[in-house]
Amino acid sequence: MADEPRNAALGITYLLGQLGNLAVRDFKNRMKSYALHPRQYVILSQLRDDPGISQQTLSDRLLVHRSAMVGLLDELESRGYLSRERNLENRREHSLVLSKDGRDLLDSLRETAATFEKDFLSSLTNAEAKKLKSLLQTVATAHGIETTTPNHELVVVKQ
Amino acid sequence: MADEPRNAALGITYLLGQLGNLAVRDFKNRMKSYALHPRQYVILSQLRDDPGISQQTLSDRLLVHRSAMVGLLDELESRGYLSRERNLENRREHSLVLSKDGRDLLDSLRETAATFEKDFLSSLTNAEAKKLKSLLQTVATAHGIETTTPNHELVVVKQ
DNA sequence: TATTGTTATACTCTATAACTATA
DNA sequence: TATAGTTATAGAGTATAACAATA
Repeated sequence: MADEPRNAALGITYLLGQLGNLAVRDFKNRMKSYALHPRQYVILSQLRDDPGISQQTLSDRLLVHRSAMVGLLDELESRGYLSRERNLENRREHSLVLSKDGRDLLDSLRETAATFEKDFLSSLTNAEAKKLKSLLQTVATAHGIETTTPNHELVVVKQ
Repeated sequence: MADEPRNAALGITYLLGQLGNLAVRDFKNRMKSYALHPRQYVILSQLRDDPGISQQTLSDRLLVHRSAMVGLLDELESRGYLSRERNLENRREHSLVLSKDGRDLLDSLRETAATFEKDFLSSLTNAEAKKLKSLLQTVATAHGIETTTPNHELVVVKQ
């Protein structure tokens, strides 16, 4: 056979690295009409699930340094998708909340993301895609990467 | 339940992106006694399987731009792990070949990589890890990422 | 003293353009 | 005219340090 592989193993590290880069780059491209970074989509998702969250907590959860978070939030705020409000219980913190426009944007982005994921994994059956996602989540959780938004202990948003 | 997830889906893109970054960063750290970049390990692997390969072909295969490849190879060459020889059949090309030291280094790195992968996936059973790798390879292949070294059509190395 | 948000800075990675030598 | 290797440069992305406000 002319194309029988000699080396079957460049390793999981290589696979994850290349696929991770590719997925993020392609998704960014798919989002280009929104002029947003994939990370900003993830930020909007977290704010929907955790209204009132602080920048530091958001940074910890998404593994983005708080200094890098500032610019990402600046842009989302200037475009009216979220607002920063002083947390009156701890005036060092900003409470981040989605605006109506932000929620609408997120709804639209979710469709884009769902379509992208379907396309990106089109070489797998639905069952395989589900299995892959489940395995990745197990590994991610073991490494402290949060893939779900936990119910947390009391964030008084407005009242 | 206090920590029941509200949002089960940050998406495959997020998972792959975060895990890819983490895996490469951690592996780089594991390799720190070698003072090499993970990409240089992959380069050595490719050269073992494809002696005489050109820089351009290597760049295409590993998705590293040829201008970025130069520095990676410079370092490996200056440390005696490989040599660049003019390809006499096409004098624009360099034929890359591992030295004895390079092969020894690669053997050692492969052990490091195997141990790292085992640790990185320690939250999975052996069967699950195998399944994960297989699924990732399917997706990678569908996206044109080469994870195996094909037998190719005639590279006369020396004769 | 320690923490949050911010700015400035540096360091790494990646992408582009231009040059040379070869074809 | 096009390609392989090289250099230089610019652009992201990430990490670190320092500062003001607050705890």
